[in-house]
Amino acid sequence: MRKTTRAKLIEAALEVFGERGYHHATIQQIVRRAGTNVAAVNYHFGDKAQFYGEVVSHALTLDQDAEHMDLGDEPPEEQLRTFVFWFLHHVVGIHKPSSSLEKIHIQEMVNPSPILDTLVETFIRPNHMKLRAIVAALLPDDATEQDVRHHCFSVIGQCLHYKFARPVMDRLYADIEFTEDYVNALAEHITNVSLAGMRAVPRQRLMATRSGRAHQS
Amino acid sequence: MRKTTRAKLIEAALEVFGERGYHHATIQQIVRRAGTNVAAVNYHFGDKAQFYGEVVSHALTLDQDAEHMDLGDEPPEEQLRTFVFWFLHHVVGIHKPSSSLEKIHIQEMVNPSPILDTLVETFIRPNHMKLRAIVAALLPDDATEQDVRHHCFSVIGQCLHYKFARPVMDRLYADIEFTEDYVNALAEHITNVSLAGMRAVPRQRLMATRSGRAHQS
Amino acid sequence: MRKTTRAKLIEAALEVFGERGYHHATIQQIVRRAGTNVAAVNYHFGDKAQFYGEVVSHALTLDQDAEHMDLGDEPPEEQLRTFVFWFLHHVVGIHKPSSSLEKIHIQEMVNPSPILDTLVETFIRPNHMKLRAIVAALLPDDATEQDVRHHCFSVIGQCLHYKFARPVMDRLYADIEFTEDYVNALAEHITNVSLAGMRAVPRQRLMATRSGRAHQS
Amino acid sequence: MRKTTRAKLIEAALEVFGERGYHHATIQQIVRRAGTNVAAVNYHFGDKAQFYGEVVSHALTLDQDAEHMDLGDEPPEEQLRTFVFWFLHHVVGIHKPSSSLEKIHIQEMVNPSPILDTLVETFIRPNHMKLRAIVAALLPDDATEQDVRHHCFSVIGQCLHYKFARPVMDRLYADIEFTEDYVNALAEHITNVSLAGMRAVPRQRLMATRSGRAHQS
DNA sequence: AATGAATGAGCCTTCATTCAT
DNA sequence: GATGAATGAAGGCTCATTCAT
Repeated sequence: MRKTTRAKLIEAALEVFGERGYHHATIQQIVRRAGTNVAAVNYHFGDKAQFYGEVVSHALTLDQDAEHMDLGDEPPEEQLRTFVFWFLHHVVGIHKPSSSLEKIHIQEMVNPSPILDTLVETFIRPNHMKLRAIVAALLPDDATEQDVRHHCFSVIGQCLHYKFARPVMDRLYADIEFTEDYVNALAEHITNVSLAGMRAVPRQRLMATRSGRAHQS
Repeated sequence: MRKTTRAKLIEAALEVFGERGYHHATIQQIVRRAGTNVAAVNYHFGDKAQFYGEVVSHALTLDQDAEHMDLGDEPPEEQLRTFVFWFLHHVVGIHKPSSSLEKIHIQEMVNPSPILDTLVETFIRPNHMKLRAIVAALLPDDATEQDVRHHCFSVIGQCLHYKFARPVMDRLYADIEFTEDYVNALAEHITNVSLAGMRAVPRQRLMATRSGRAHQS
Repeated sequence: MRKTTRAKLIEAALEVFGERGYHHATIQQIVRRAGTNVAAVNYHFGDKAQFYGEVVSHALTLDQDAEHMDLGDEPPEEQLRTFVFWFLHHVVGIHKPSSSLEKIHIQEMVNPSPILDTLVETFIRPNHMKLRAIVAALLPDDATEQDVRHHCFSVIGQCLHYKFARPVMDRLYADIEFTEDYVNALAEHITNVSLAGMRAVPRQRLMATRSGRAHQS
Repeated sequence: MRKTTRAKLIEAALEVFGERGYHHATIQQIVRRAGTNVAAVNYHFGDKAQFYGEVVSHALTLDQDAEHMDLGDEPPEEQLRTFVFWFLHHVVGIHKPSSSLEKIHIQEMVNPSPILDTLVETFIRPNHMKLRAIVAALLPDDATEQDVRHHCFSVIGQCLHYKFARPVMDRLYADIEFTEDYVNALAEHITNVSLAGMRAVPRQRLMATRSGRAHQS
């Protein structure tokens, strides 16, 4: 079965946009990889921006078809562990080749384009809400909205760091190798730090209140 | 005293490279801000890459002259708090205008260029070692090299997230405002989570050993 | 009864070529209006030039079927008035929507294409000959060929000016509005000037001869 | 003395824009004629639109330096004759090579671009006002604003026709040759028709009033 | 008879670099 | 030491045309 030019274009674009980001990727690079010419992009998608939009849409549907993290009925501690393992592997991309959507997600965080809105609503927010539910279950009942957000961001921030800071890490420590075992250990570490942080919240609340530093919405 | 063309160029380049990153910044933008012409860059610095190198070198010497975070003789908990406040404010850039070097640091993490090596050795590693010292003091004596690294990365990762994920955060939560008070609260939160995480290490070690998930170097 | 693709193409092309002229009109615009695709044009007509030729031919046959100006048995003065009213309204396009052929005629005057030859012989010359007959009847018997031509051109030139110079007129005088009444007044004016000009010919001839400026063929 | 690239570009652009109009002219054509490359246009003028603006400005200053029509103290009839001779020669371009400004003027009438506003105010309106003064002196004192405008437009329309309709004229009458003598004869003809038309105004006013056709502002 | 798909050529623009003074 | 001028390469886009079904 022959792949249509359109399909080849989207496939190549997923890679190139994922590697270089919207602004740095050139149509030339994409069509070269797809084995066609620049006019094909205009024919099938109009212009670069619409092309990118279609590519992201395609990635989103691809993602919906893919297996998703199943949190089951486990206690929230285990759900958090599962989430961190899943997210870190997606981000670092060892377990399975980092999905194109994930790459584009990262690229958009760094150099946002107009489609970031769509991406946030369709892809990022749903995942974020899953994490929020877990975090909320782990925090005391009287935890503030700010607490929930900040602990979510702490979890996500620790994970994403192993994506964003890779070039720096490799230079700081020459012996790092992101084998599957190592990523698992990282996930374990992040889970533990996060759990410990959340368990410490009540004390933090009292301290914060006394010192007047708390920020309540 | 008149600034030399060379000095004006470096000054302007610090800003532009910091704002746009090496690849997105154009020589035109820099020379326009410096009030000279494109040929001046090639005359003084050869080409864009060498120019960038000189600019980063200059930023590094600037940074060495500047006041540095003073950790004093406080207990390590307070040193960590001080470090996080300092780093987060530099990263988010509210308290004091983020230094050009800091901006370039961020840009390089996102889109590394050949100068990243220099940047890591001259600027990033020294700061990283300060954090390591604090973290090592907070962890049990038998903490592994991995433990130290990972807790360092957890601290840094939580901070940097408020830089990298800003576009996404603004879309997830429309009401976020990075006032000075808010950044202080964030720093407090990150400090608390990190401290709790480090205090939980011994227990984590035992658990990890039992479950066979720990990764020992 | 379903219109054939070919018919739909010609219909759409009449409009687009009339509005934009041969060079500015794009095949895309035409096929979009016709509801087909670009390949249909090349299938049915070969290329853009031949397509345009067929479109003009079609417009010419359309025009032959349409009602024509009826000059009747009126005295030549009235025939001229009728002609000017008819021509000016076609050109300015208020009284009745300017025919596509008329629009193409104007476009060809401005940016001639190879089909202008056909257009002149099939459409323009016949109308021109009608005007010639009127002018010849109004001029003295001994009027020269040049006289006839020039008075014809004076009539036509005055009319067409309200087509060609519209963008300039609108800027020179912001209050011009081409209502039907106004176009009627213009036609009246042009008729009167032209009649006065023709009545003055004998005197002009003598004067010209005396001053040696006349140009006799 | 060597011509600067900038000067060569403007010179070449005057020709090409004059021949093809703003939209049809390509930068390639201009730089080829100027012996440079496309980037030179961007360097000296920014983009095509600004380039065109500069070219028109240059043409306008060229025109101001050139000798101008001198109407002197002659009676208005002779002034009109002088004006028509001058305008027709500029338009038809025999007497002296049609000025580039004149060509651009014509092109702008046909395909207006944003600079038409400037062109009207700087070049066209001043000339138009000269004609208006002559026409006003020739018409009765009680002539309406409309009368003045329309007789001006009749004069201009007759002249411009020999520019716009040239392709058609050449096909209608193969023997036309625009020698200097012939253009002189044309100017004489247009002058006579226009004068006759203006002298006929009072009668026209009465007729129009009676028939209710007059259009008063 | 008709059309979705593909493509080469050309256009305008941007940019880093080089040249000549 | 400094700069106005020039340029080749590349990017995104449009368009008429051609191919394959």
